[in-house]
Amino acid sequence: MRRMTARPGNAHQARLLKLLRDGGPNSRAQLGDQVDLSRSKLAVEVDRLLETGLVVADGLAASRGGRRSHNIRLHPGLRFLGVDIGATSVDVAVTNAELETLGHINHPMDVREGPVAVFEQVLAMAAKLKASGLAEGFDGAGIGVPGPVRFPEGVPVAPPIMPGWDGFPVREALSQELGCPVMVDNDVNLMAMGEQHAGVARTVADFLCVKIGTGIGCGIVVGGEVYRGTTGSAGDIGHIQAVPDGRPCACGNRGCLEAHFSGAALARDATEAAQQGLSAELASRLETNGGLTAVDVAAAAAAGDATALDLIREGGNRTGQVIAGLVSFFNPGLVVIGGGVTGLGHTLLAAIRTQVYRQSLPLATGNLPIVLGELGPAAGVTGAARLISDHLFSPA
Amino acid sequence: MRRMTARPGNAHQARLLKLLRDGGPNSRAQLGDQVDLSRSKLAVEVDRLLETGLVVADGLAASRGGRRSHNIRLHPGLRFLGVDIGATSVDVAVTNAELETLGHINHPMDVREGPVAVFEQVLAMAAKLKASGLAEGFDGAGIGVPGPVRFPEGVPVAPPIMPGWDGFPVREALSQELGCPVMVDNDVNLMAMGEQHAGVARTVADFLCVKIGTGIGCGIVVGGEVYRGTTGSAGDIGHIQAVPDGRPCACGNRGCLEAHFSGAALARDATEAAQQGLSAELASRLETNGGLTAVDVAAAAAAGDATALDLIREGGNRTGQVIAGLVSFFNPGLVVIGGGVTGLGHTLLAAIRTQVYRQSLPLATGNLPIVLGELGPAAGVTGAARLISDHLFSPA
DNA sequence: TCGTCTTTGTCCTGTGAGTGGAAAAAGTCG
DNA sequence: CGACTTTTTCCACTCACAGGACAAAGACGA
Repeated sequence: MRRMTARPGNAHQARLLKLLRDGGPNSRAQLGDQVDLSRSKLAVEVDRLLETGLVVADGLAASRGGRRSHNIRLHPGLRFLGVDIGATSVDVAVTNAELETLGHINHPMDVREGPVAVFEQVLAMAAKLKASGLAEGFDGAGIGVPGPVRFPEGVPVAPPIMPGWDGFPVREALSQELGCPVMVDNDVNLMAMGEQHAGVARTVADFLCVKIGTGIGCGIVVGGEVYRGTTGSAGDIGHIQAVPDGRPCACGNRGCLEAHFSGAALARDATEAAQQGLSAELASRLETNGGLTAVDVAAAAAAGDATALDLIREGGNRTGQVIAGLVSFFNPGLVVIGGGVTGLGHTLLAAIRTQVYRQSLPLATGNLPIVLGELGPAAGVTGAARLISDHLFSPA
Repeated sequence: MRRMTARPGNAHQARLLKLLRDGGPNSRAQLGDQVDLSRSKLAVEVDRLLETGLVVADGLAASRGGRRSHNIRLHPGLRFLGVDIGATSVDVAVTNAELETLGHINHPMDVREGPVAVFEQVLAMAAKLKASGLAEGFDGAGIGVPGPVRFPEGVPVAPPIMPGWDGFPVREALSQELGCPVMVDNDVNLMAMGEQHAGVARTVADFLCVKIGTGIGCGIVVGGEVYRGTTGSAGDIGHIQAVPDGRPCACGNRGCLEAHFSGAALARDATEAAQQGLSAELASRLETNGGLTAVDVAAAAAAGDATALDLIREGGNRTGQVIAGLVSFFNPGLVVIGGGVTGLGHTLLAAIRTQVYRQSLPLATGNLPIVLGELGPAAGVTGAARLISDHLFSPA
């Protein structure tokens, strides 16, 4: 199929496209109930959308007691590519126009290998998805990288954990390779958008989304829109001081949250504990695998290992302290916890909740849910698809 | 004069009113340069505004090389009342429609005397301003209170330092008494709006405004709009933990920022130091006045007293640590420091800057000014006038 | 002082978007 | 099969708006 290049001609059309994206196939009458346009106006705009090819007829809907309505839907051939580049792995997924995931693959890879190697991998994965018949091409791609991004240009800026990417024109390069529009954002922001679109945050206007992976970051949503800050580094909470005169951190300071708790810190602490003979469970895993990761700690904790549980609780306390400060400051309606260490599950969540509810004032915590993300590894790629569809479904 | 009751009939008129407010008298031609409307449309909207009486003709402008233009301006008789209720004093000011302060009076008063007593005082001060010929009546009033506010209703909620105000219908009561529309907000938010309108933050979209008075609070501006949070308590940073296991705080926790540094904490620390004989300067002031306040500490510091300077530096360090965290999280384009203790001036500012620039990442601090507010005590009342004028100059 | 040029303000008409009623189309249900 | 519903199309009428023409008012040079 020929790729779609059309864009909505006005705000009404954009509105309709988003309704069809989020609500699936719909009749003109149902759309009319949601948009406050006259029937005639609505018909005109729908006709124009049909002309562009973005929208197609989709048979008859069930009767509601009278004449059956003709459904319309977004073109079933539309395909978005969602790419989530993590510190240690790459996720690529393909979705239809309704942002339903049709295929999703993951591949371990160190982001420090640099943009060229990573893009090769991403393109190979995209080709694999194409080859499996899920897509003939892509109408747009969203991509998340683990660091700050100058959003309008789609260029990483001064990313601490991926120094080789500084200033690399991610958006332009990928757009060239894929032959479609591309948008780039911080991976944490995409996770927030994913949970907002299809996860726990569907109905909340202002929320925080804390991602604990190799590092720690936080997506900030204000009034339903991602807030990125003046230079694109908003939500960079990994280097907030959690422990005065604490451990040295790669950033040059001491006591950063990330130095005390994150996937990397947890793996290091667990290895140390195992070597000191504090935990037989961890020691045996260390011997078997030749190294420990957050996953091992999660498994040990699940098996009831006291040392592993202590490590998680300790980290949860630190994280909870920082989040408590953010809750006081930002007064969100929801806090979502996600990222690679979600496997640590309720032990971690309980520790975080305890700290937040203890330290923040009742007015801010009174009706504040603190929950795990619903989407797991799909949050990032869903958010990426959402990002590019928001862009393409806006007036040019 | 009869009070104005009209409101703009559409967004264009609202836009024009705000241009006239912020830019002063203007000709139709100049307005046309700023609003992207056809001359005919502009003329129609201006005529309608003239009909409502909100806007009046204002003589001829100087020629720009051709026919001289007829200026128009907001009605010179329009008056807004700005009220800033602090913990220990009340500020009331009257402004014209361009938000220029025509008169400003301050009166010491403890907010804990309760809403009835405070309102009596406010009304007396408003009457005094009227009596001095500055206003015949008020077209709207903005009022700031030192605690969280449920903004849409204009009602304080669970304010820690003014328990008697919880749920008191401030907006409705004052609207009754004054016979004009009233809007209520947190005093810190109003300070932020004041600095945004007429102070250092005129050109910045995203910034923080930290107010250090009896307590500590922070106004948050996102995309030019004040962010209030889910329950109106956003920016309540006084109870963020600054010192693990630190001093007990009135809120029940330990180590809150406010317990370690604020006008109240500073006064207490200074008294203690004086009693322990650490500072002759402070001791003599204690004896003279029978008590010490932040103002005494400022004076002692200005006189070179080492103990006073240490207290300020110590407090600045604490505050700077917390702000550093907020800067990492929020990535603002500007941080404004204001409030009663601005008298502590550059000693305080230097300590805060040191902490922030040391602890936050370069990407966030690279181009981040941290400055004192420009408006001093006028910030609150200016922000209050701005609040109500924004409301009145929006379509009904 | 006069004529030309520039700027400002008003008037007027053509266009195009949008509303809402009416009728047609397509069902349901007794 | 007929009465009633719901959806969709069609159409005429209204209204806002753009943009050109023109009038008013002043600047400036000759």
